[in-house]
Amino acid sequence: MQERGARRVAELLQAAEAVIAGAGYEAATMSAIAERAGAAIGSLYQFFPSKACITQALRTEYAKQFDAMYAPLAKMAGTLNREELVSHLIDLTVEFVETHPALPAMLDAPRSTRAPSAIRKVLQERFASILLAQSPRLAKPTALRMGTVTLHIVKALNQLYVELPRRERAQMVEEFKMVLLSYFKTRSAPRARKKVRP
Amino acid sequence: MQERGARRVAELLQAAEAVIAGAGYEAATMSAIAERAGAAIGSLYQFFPSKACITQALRTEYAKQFDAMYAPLAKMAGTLNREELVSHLIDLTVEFVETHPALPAMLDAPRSTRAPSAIRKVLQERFASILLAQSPRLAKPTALRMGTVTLHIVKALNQLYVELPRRERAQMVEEFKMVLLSYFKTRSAPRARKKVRP
DNA sequence: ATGAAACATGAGGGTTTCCTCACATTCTTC
DNA sequence: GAAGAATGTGAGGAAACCCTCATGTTTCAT
Repeated sequence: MQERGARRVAELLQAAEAVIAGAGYEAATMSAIAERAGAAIGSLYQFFPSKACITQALRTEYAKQFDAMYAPLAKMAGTLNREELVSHLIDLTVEFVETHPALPAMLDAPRSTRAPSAIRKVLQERFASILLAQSPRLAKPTALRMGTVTLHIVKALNQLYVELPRRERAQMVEEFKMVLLSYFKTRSAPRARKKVRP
Repeated sequence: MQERGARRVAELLQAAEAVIAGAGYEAATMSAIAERAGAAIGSLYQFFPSKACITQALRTEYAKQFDAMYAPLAKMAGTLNREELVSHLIDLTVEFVETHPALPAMLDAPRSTRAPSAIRKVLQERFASILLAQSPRLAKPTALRMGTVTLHIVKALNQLYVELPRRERAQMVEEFKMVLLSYFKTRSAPRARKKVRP
């Protein structure tokens, strides 16, 4: 691939992001994306042979950036107390939502274009490593499960955040910090395994 | 409307559920729904003038059943301790997912067909009233916010649940019980309002 | 029984969408 | 500078989908 091609791909992806953000996933058509990128429809199909393909590419890109955003946190985690860690973690996701306008619309793309499990695994492990850095005594499978849970709670906040009136957002963000904080506390406290009655 | 019409509506809705569950939202076509219901396409359009309309109807129906499922819990909440309450709450949602096969696919219908805010408000208030029954000392706005958070955490579990291999499900359910339990505990504990540093 | 209203039918119109393909242009390599 | 690869173009094919409508059947009140 030439450099010109790489640039085109970037342009097309950016156009896809803009169109999807503006029109929603279903209404985002291939020709609209091509037009927005200032390219012919044929060029679009040269690099992305189908709509599912471009969706997946955008999703993968988002996931990469999401992961990259959290990478520094894994190194800092040891020096932060739990409150600070949770606070940073949540603040970062909020920042991510606000800088990635297509994200809410991407959430209703069909299942077939969802990020491959490999990517989700990366994110899950990223969160797990952050948690492990904070609480080294955690068992690794536990940390992984906690990573999954954290990921999904963060996703829930994202979804809620964008559809909330602006003035209620800050409060809801605090609320979710509380959720994660209390969860992490009970999870990493050495405790008598009191089973919940079935 | 005649009784025959009411029956048809029910049949059509049931067919829509089956088709959407089987093929996903995007691939669910109006003709497929009509065929599955053993009705002509014209009959479908008699009662549901558009695809968005049938989606919304199904969504509303789901929300009603969801709410109805939790109604008893609001009355029992006073007699349950927190562990039991959370356990019931989560178990109920899992049961709901398993008995409503179209639910995961409905989650990726376009925003325009999402349940009107009136319905979401009902669900939110239902959860709030359950929480209030459990912890009467809660301020009402707080309970409402907690209701919203709970609703979205439960939704996150639903989403995760269906895409998890069967043998990991039970464990994840327990994990989410822990999340809610610890959240409710810190939220209803009278506490010194220690703000998280910004 | 009869008229009206509710319900049922399915062929087809109109539109849109995804995607192909034959051909033109730019870049790279030798 | 020539050959070949990469990239660019846009008219149009093929298919699918949403929805209409003219017409037929059932139900019901009077």
